[in-house]
Amino acid sequence: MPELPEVETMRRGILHLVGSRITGAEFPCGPKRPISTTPAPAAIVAGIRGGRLSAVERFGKRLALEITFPTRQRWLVIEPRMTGLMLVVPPPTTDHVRLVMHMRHAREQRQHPLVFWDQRGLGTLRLVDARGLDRACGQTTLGPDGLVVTGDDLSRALARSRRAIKVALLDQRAVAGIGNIYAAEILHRTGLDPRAACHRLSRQVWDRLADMTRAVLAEAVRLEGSSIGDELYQTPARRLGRFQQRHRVYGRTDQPCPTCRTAVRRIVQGQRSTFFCPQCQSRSGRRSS
DNA sequence: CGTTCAACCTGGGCGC
DNA sequence: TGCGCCCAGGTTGAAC
Repeated sequence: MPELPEVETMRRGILHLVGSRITGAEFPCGPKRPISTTPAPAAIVAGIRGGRLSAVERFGKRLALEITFPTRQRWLVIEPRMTGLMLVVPPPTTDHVRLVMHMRHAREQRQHPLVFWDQRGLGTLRLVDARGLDRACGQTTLGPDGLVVTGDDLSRALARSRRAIKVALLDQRAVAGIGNIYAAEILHRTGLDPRAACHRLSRQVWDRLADMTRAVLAEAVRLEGSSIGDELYQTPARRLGRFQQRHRVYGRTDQPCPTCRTAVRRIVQGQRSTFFCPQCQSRSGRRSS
């Protein structure tokens, strides 16, 4: 579920908790249905209790909570994967509440839970120090952020690749934050065939692609992400995203392309669905002609 | 370098 | 009603 816009929305939706003390934490699902954590849940609870939430950062599709102690600091890196959500209001179900952090705000002395809820449980939690943060979220793992990526960045990372552009855009080492929804929407707005081979794309096309990547992701952040299908994705306050109203091809197999009315096609690339308009997206992005 | 497949999980929708 | 199958926003590691 969460791609860059959804994770950025989570970040913004919990920013007001910066300054709060973490007075306690629990893993309510227990060992019966564990999510992947490093270290084990008990060590995470011990490692964050008593600390102060001092920053909330986003690295691609990952959220990192900086937790400060008098003599050191740690980072709790949260990867929501398919169905993970950060919530500051009661969750959709009491099932699937993976982590509860009890926050006490500096001013209002009110206890306030911060919840990581994850239906499928594919999400991961890691508690690391500064070096661990670099390993988990540094440049070796993640390329430039999708909100600021340039044509230079994309061209440098991908112009020699023989992969299809759709598959390459999902490579987090090339550009961080694009997932299946936004790859489809970016390519439609660029007019590019998702099957076009990277090494055949012109420099102009890389520039257009980077421009469209920044524009689409920024607009999706503004609209608080995409809540599709069962509307599982919600903001920390449990509002629905609104970018799905702007989707042109994602999840719209056989429906008319909003630009040209041609039926949207679904194909499979790299074991994942690709949605595109065969009419609007016929450009192979050739260097010449 | 690439691709392909399986795995990690829950749950909704569909055809029979 | 139930069963089996396919699908879903992501990532990783193994095999070739």
